[in-house]
Amino acid sequence: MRILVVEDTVDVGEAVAARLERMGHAVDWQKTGPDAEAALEVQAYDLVVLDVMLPGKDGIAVLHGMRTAGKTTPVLMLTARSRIDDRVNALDFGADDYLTKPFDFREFEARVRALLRRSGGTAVSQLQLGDVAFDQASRSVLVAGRPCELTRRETALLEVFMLRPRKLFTKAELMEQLFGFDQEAGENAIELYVGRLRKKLGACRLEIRTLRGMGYQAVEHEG
Amino acid sequence: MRILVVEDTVDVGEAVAARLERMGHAVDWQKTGPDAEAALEVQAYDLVVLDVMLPGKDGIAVLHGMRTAGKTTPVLMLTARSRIDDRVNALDFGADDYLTKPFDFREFEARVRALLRRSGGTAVSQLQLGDVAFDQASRSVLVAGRPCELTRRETALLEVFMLRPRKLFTKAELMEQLFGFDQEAGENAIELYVGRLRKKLGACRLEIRTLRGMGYQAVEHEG
DNA sequence: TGCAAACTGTCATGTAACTGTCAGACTTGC
DNA sequence: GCAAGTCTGACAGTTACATGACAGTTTGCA
Repeated sequence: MRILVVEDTVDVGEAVAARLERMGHAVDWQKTGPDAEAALEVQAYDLVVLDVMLPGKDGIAVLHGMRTAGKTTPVLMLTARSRIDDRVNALDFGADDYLTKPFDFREFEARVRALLRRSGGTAVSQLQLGDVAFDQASRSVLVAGRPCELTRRETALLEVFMLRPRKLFTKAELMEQLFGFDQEAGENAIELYVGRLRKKLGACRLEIRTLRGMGYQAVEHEG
Repeated sequence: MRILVVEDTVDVGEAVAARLERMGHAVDWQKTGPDAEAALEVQAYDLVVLDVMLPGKDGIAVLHGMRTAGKTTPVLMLTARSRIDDRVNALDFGADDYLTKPFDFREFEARVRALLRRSGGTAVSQLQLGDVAFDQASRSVLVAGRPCELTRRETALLEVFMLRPRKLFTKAELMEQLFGFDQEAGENAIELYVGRLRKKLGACRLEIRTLRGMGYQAVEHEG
């Protein structure tokens, strides 16, 4: 899942981002209202964690803008104090949940999970392409019925391919899925992981094809 | 197992929570109807122990809200007197069991066990994976037929793994199962308990596997 | 009530696995 | 045959995990 964190306090932002990344999500962190809006323009998110107090444009305004623009992305608001005004405004303008700082991170995680679950619904957790089966719940992979051990990044990459068979992914797109904006990585990293994934999958009916100059796609390979 | 206790009387709430914790469960304790509903929004529970008399919103209303929201979590109601009204309402609104205060704690424990067993889908309270047998009622463990002494936390951890063989649990998920909101613990605690559990189980056909960067899973180990 | 034993969770350390960069080999299209 | 793009082996930095020791707490027992 891809999550936007909008928080100007470095300590809090860092902690929140780290938490979310540990939960396995790709996180982008913006520090001002305008920056957040810019990010929302160019990138679709599964969840926005939004502080109320922000330089430039406050969280309520950002939220209001999102909703009037028709975005339904779930929003978790963070408020410094439990001011009734803030709470009422947040909920009126379409926040899905809110937390008062300081908050317990376990509670934070639980709320994030709840929001993601509610929005994503119950997705089918078993993906199949060719003779490769991917179980999203256990994050395990079977190739022709035999288990295949993958690392975290390799698993994430395979998941991206299997969620959209035959779709052509540019390297930039793949990087976006695997890393956040801030986590820098050369495009070579993608080539490397595609290579490693191919090697681990071995000879099977799922082929990751290179389209020179354009990107990669996963196709079911006959025979 | 994660249990929500909703009880405004401090004495009773404390005693109930302590009992459940001793049974090896993660317990969250809320004192009002609205607080309980907030907790239920945010966190999935295996059981709710619900007092009828509550400030803010009474137990019947909370239960009714849960059921109309489609939650099937088992609910054990606590009533101050054996008022027929309460009893009828409780069961009509979908309580799975009820107890009249004051009650005997051994009976309380037995009912809790029964409810948890029923919800887990297992008619019997005996779990089996590889050559490890886990008896949920007595919370005792047999490895290859020989008794294995585990502490409370170790037992709870093993139970989580055995209820969902092969499922991958992140450390965050395991912490959620083992600790309540208020009990803070580093992720290292999980690593520690996995280590201790492995050592105590010794060489057996139940292996707790580490999937680096992702979490742990229990698998039946061949030969 | 007080003591001893056991349990709990943090810290620190060591180690193994993973990650991503680099450089050079290779491939493909022109 | 050249250039751009891709593949891949090696490597160093990092991260994640395992584990021993320890202090605070709880539990059990006398």
